[in-house]
Amino acid sequence: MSAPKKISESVIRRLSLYLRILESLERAGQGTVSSEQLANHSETTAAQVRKDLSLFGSFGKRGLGYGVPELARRIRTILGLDRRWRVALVGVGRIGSALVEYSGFEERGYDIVAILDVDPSKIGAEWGDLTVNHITELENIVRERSVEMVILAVPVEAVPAVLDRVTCAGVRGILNFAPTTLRVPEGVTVKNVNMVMEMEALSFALSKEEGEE
Amino acid sequence: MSAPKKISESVIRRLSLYLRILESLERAGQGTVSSEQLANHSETTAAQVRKDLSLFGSFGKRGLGYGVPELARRIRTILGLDRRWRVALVGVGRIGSALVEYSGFEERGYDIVAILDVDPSKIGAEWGDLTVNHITELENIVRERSVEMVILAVPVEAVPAVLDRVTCAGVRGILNFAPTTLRVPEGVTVKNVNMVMEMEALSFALSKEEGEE
DNA sequence: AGGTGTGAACACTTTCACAGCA
DNA sequence: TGCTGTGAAAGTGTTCACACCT
Repeated sequence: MSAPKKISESVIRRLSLYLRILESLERAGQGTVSSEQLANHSETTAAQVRKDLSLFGSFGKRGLGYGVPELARRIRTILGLDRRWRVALVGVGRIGSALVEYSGFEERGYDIVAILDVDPSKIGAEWGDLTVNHITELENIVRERSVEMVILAVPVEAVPAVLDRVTCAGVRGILNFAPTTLRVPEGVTVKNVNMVMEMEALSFALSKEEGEE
Repeated sequence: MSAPKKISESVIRRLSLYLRILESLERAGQGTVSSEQLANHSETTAAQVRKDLSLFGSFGKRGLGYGVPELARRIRTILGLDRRWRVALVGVGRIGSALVEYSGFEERGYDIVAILDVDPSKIGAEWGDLTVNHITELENIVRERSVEMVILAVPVEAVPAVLDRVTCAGVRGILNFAPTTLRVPEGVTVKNVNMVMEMEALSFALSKEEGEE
């Protein structure tokens, strides 16, 4: 019933955005919202908003707009946020350790249920109520704690070995912070977070402007 | 001579990627590379690689491929990496403090030359050889230290006020970690890093698969 | 009137296929 | 022969415009 066609990357990104806007409208007590308003808050066009939503059904009332709580609920279901997810963090270096303490994931339904690392000196450390385990434990832990996704925050050199263990353990979603392209088997989804790449896009934009004026 | 047309987002992302691959080939001592090889390492097609590069000139030798060091140098110039950039970090919460210690930015030519925060309790703290200043100092600091970009790592509530100061101070590039759409004046470029959004894309992909099988 | 849902037009990106150079 | 550079074709994503519902 829900997703008949192939849904593109950008649609999903925009849905995430709409959801955040809806939640803030919900807090503000607004009951209904138009595609126009959603577009204003998300740097898109009203038509785009309607197209995006119509890919998953027709949730709006003509002449009225969309019901804020209802639309929020619908989008949550679409994005798989109507349940909680069990996540393992692999790598507690600079980035990894910041992520353990970061509350954003938990708020959105992603529970970190295990922490692993390759570095022996880090094993056994306590982070909140979790203890750092060695990466060799991954397969057991994934099974025992029903881990569905992994946040990969290890240095580039460590990626191949770790990635192999992760995929073998049956994990089907990876959020990758290492600045490399992960080669994964069919059926495993990878999303990359690459801060330096975004910085490069910035410096590209700024250098270009200078050249133009 | 260099960028006649409008260059799209995705081209820039791929250039960053190619550059990383080239650097690793450079370390491995490989002198020349074909579009085919670059494509293999970056999950694209050879034609795409050639199109991307041809937007900026023709750096290749027919029948031979591209000279690794030369192409790397060219891409660095395109991305504005042939110089160093002066960056201020605004917000030393969870994410901000991880970023101060993160070496990835410096390696690529982004020097953090100032750290600011709104929270009075954080002012005066030492991070390496930098002292945390209050956000009200931003305008002075930007002028004195020639800050060109800002990494924005403050909580969503603090964004509007901080953003206002940042743009008034004349900063023209912002790397935003807050999960909001920044509304900035003409001439200011924003790039977003949104980890939770990527997680949502993951859970969307995983939920969808489950529904299908 | 006001605002959705959507086919059709348009714009942009990617892929194909091949001419042309080393 | 081998691989680049690039027009033309195919494919995607976005915008327009309007029928239709409340």
